[in-house]
Amino acid sequence: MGRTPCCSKEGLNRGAWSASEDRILTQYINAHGEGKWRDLPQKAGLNRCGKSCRLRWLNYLRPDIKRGNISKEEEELIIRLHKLLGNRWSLIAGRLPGRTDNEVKNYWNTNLSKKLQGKTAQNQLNKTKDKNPQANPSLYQLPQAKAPKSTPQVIRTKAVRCTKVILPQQQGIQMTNTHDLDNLASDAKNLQPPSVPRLVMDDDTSNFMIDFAINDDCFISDLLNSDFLQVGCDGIQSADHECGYNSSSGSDYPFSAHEMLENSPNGAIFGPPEALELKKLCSFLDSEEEWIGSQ
DNA sequence: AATTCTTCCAACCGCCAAGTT
DNA sequence: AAACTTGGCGGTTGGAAGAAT
Repeated sequence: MGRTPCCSKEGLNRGAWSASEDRILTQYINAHGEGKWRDLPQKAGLNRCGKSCRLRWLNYLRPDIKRGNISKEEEELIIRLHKLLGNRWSLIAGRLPGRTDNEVKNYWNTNLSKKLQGKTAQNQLNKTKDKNPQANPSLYQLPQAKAPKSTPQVIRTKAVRCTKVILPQQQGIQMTNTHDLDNLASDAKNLQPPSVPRLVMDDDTSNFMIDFAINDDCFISDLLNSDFLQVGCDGIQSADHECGYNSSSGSDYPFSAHEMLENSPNGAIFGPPEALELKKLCSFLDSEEEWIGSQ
């Protein structure tokens, strides 16, 4: 089953937006609000794809957007968050008020990646790449292939939901209330990371992948690495949305899949009521990132 | 001044997950 | 449960603008 295009592309305007198109889109959204992108072009009288309208609004026309002049502080934050999150541009941008994922991504690709990889290598790369990419493949691939001095610590998540917190029984811990969770978080910070990361995946490990590599300023992974905590997930949206950057909910935490991990041989399994405490844990994680960002 | 090269970034594309029918 | 729609994300591209030759 292929995805159907969001709209017929024949006869639609493409490329740069004109001032009048911007005005029409802005007026329409101011009057009717965001959303319903598919129908928007027709209703607004724009000869554009809905997707294009959405992108134009989100990346350029929204009133709260800051453009250009990324400050030193913002730059440092981007670097730190990228170290932590990898190319999760929307998450990184969520930490930078007024900045869009596209801008952060562009800024990274045009400024920071070069800066961090070393200007000499990049210049050499560019010269070689443009003149004859095949002439020296190893040089051409230098930025990607070369191992960094300290492997970046990347937490990769998918936008899906946490459902369970599991504590291995051999640890003799039952996490039943908020206090226990606080202790867990506190204890985890003091632990030496295990040599082999212990993270229980549920039936689909692809939903939650962590690239473990330890350095000293990533508390989230320290916590997740700890022997104390195993997280059973159908993902970890908690870190992305529910408890973190884009948090808009303050009430209901949409846990699901009660039946998950019921056959787990070594875990005390917590259903949705207890798992609500995960929200608090995520808040803790979030505050650690705030701390990192402020350093 | 003309041409070529390089950089930057807005916009596009394909894919994915969640929601809806 | 399957088919389909929608919104969102990250990678990539194309062209404008500036720099270099």
